[in-house]
Amino acid sequence: MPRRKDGEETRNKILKAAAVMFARNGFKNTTNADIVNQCGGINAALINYYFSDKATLYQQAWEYAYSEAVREFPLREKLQKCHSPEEKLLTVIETSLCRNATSDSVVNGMIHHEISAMTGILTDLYARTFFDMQRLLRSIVDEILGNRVPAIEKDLSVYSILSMLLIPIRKIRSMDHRKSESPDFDLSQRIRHVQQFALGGLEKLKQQYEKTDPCSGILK
Amino acid sequence: MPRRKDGEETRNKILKAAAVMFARNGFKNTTNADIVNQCGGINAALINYYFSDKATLYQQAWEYAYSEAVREFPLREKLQKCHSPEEKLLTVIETSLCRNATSDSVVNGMIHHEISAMTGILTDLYARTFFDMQRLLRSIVDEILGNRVPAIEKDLSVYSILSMLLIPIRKIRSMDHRKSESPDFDLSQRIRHVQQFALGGLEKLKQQYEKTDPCSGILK
DNA sequence: ATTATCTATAGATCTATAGATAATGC
DNA sequence: ATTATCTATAGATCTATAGATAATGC
Repeated sequence: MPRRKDGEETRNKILKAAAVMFARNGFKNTTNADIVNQCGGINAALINYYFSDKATLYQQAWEYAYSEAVREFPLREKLQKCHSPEEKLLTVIETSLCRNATSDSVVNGMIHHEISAMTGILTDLYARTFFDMQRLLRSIVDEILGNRVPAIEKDLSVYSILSMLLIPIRKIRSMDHRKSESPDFDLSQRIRHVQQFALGGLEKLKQQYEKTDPCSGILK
Repeated sequence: MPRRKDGEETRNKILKAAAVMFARNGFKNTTNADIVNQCGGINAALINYYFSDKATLYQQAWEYAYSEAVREFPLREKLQKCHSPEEKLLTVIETSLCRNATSDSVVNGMIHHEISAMTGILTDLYARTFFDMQRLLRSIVDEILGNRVPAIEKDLSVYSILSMLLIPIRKIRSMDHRKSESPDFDLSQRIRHVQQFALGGLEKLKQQYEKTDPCSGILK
């Protein structure tokens, strides 16, 4: 129990700055110096004072960013109010995009880096969150498509939907020199778009398998 | 003009191995030692002998991987044979996925890393290829959706389609401990899936705007 | 004689720590 | 007296290079 309280403030500053920088540049591309600069002139040794090492800071920055996103945009309660699987899908898409787009896309940024180059640091925590979302989507897609559509098609649908939730549009746009031409997207606009696009895709798939002989259960 | 020819072979080995490693771990996370190990025991000093520095190797590895992919799966000729914008979309999706999935996903791996953390090394080359593809998709989507759908909806559609082309499914699956349960996707199966999913999404969007008053041109 | 490969190492960069100093709250 | 911050630096890691040695083809 520390008797001084100003340490806690510094610790949180570091945590927030670390999340931003790790999301932007990944684990190895972010130096301790980058993080303290992002804080605005904090001594670099304080990182190891508060977090003992960089890997621990990475882990805690992830936990912090993710729990903030979940707290701000809870999913469970919303899902329980849904009556149809389609409604559930819309809810998952909305919540995911909200979590990813706010808090400076920290959550999404870190996920994206983990996908391109796993650090090995997050594995447990990360699997619990990312693959839970994947499994949830899988069960919703299963309900929507029914049992006439083969499992592989459902798996592929999950990846298609996931990809739309994961793509870091801001980063891509910032790479384009002509970015300023078109204005930034409104989040609610994008949410509605992805919802409709996903529903449309699933409907199309379902139609394909409904057209075929209704008696032949296995198509594979 | 070198009088010995065995150097060329070593140079190519390095280029291929570098592309694989850069695609797997990104620019900064890949060490020269990683690359020569991937070659199978080549002296690390040879990287600088043939490529002068790591950034040059990165650039040339990208050019090599990308040009191989384009050579194997040309797009231009195929597009000219298409009669409808829908056909064009199917062709772009097929070609993109073929390019990304073969040659060990090297092209896609490098793109994915560049998106999460731009190196600044590829900018020119990269912009020429990536944003060309984006603009091509934009023009096709424009044709498919017609002029009743607002531009922003079209931009969003391009990102949705792009995201499905970019998502590195193999990497994601390799992170999941339970991956072995379901078999790996057949590429042609995935191509057909993404094609239908994209078409379905676009159709749904188009329907939405056709339902509205046909006289009110501007919906925004 | 020319090109390719290897050895050894300088120099840059970064993390983590030891030890000193400053600030806080009893 | 305890906690927070700063200084200085050891040690690890990595890129790039100088210079030596080996292999090739005239």
